[in-house]
Amino acid sequence: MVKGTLSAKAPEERRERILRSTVDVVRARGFAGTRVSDIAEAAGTSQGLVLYHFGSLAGALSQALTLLEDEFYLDLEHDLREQDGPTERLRHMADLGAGMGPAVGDWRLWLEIWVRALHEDDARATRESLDRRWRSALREVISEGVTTGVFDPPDIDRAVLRLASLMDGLAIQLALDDPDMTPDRLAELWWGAAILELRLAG
Amino acid sequence: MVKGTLSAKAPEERRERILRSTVDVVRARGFAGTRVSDIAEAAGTSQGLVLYHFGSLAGALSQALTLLEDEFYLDLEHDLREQDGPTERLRHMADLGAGMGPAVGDWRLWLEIWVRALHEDDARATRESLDRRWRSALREVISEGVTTGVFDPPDIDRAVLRLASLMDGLAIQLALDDPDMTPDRLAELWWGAAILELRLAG
DNA sequence: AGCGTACCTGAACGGCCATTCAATACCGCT
DNA sequence: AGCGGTATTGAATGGCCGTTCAGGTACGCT
Repeated sequence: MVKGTLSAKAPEERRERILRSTVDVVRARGFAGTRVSDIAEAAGTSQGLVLYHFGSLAGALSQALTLLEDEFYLDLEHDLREQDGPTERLRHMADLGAGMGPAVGDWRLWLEIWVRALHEDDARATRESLDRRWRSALREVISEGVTTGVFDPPDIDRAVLRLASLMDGLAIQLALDDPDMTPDRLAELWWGAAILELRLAG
Repeated sequence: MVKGTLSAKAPEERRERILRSTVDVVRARGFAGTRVSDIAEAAGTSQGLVLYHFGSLAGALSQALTLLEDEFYLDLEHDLREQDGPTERLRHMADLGAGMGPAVGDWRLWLEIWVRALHEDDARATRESLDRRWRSALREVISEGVTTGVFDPPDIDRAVLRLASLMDGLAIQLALDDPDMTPDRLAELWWGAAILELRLAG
């Protein structure tokens, strides 16, 4: 019985391990450079099993993205809930972008997803959904601050879109190891922009 | 003689046509999806010739990037010189980002280059050089405005880095056909941020 | 005109890699 | 213990695609 329940889970755990390994490989080699054999090796199994579970390489990549999306969402919600007021939450979002957080700071992976979204529909859906969640989290925090009176943006929608986009843009430099960008600098620059956009007392 | 000079140029024109076609194919299919046969077909020649001129697929891609870089630079310089004062130049840069310009607005291609820069050294060099040029153009315009007194940014370096990054971030949404982003909206949002950053009279 | 060189082509080669498949192990159930 | 189905493997298959190559063609030069 004990053995039974354990072993019943084993295949599922294996499956999940493959998905995680897939994400790891994509991180390292990019979508274009990811081979079934890489995934199998990283997960410590055979190529056959990868295909058995996910049908094709594309299937594995796609499901790995889905897993990533779910975890990203949970992590973000959880992380933000831990912060006290809107100012602290916003400040924390700057740090998340700088890579202090869990899945969020994985900007190289983001770049890969963006490019994949240019050509593959499932990646497009994933990135849209992720972006929407991130933006709506940002919007919530800002709205909260407006209600409590600490933020005073002339236009909330514009502020959200600009701050979200700025984060992406700064993150690109970080992902590409631009000499002018470091995690600290990213957080500081973004925070500075937030102060401007939201007419926050410095 | 006449025939001589003409035909002497022919191979060179052919070569250039191949490079331009390469860029076209990358635009359409992405780096990962670009095949020698695609390039040959787009250029109206044989696969053999592509390899004859550039040695390998990687060589063709790399040289296509170089061509792109050169033209980008020339176009940008030329475009900005046509504008009158710093305010007009800055305004024009917003429009360039929105895709009104020549090579500049080609954001899908940018995304591809970014991802390629994650893995290939020549792409990394190209993108760094391009970005540097774009940023220094921006810095020049801003400095000019500071001298003439129309701009009053608290910190020029920060303003440059943030405005350049914001452009990238906004452009991503545009490239990915995000429903919340259009060329006009991009230009307007960026311009709005410039007003904030440079303390410009609205 | 004739020669040499650069240019150009299409077909053939060979490697890589996703996918298939036949065979085996494992596990829950009776 | 034996059965049935799920899980897992490693080897075989087959296609795609970059690269090579043997053979043209065109053109400048003498």
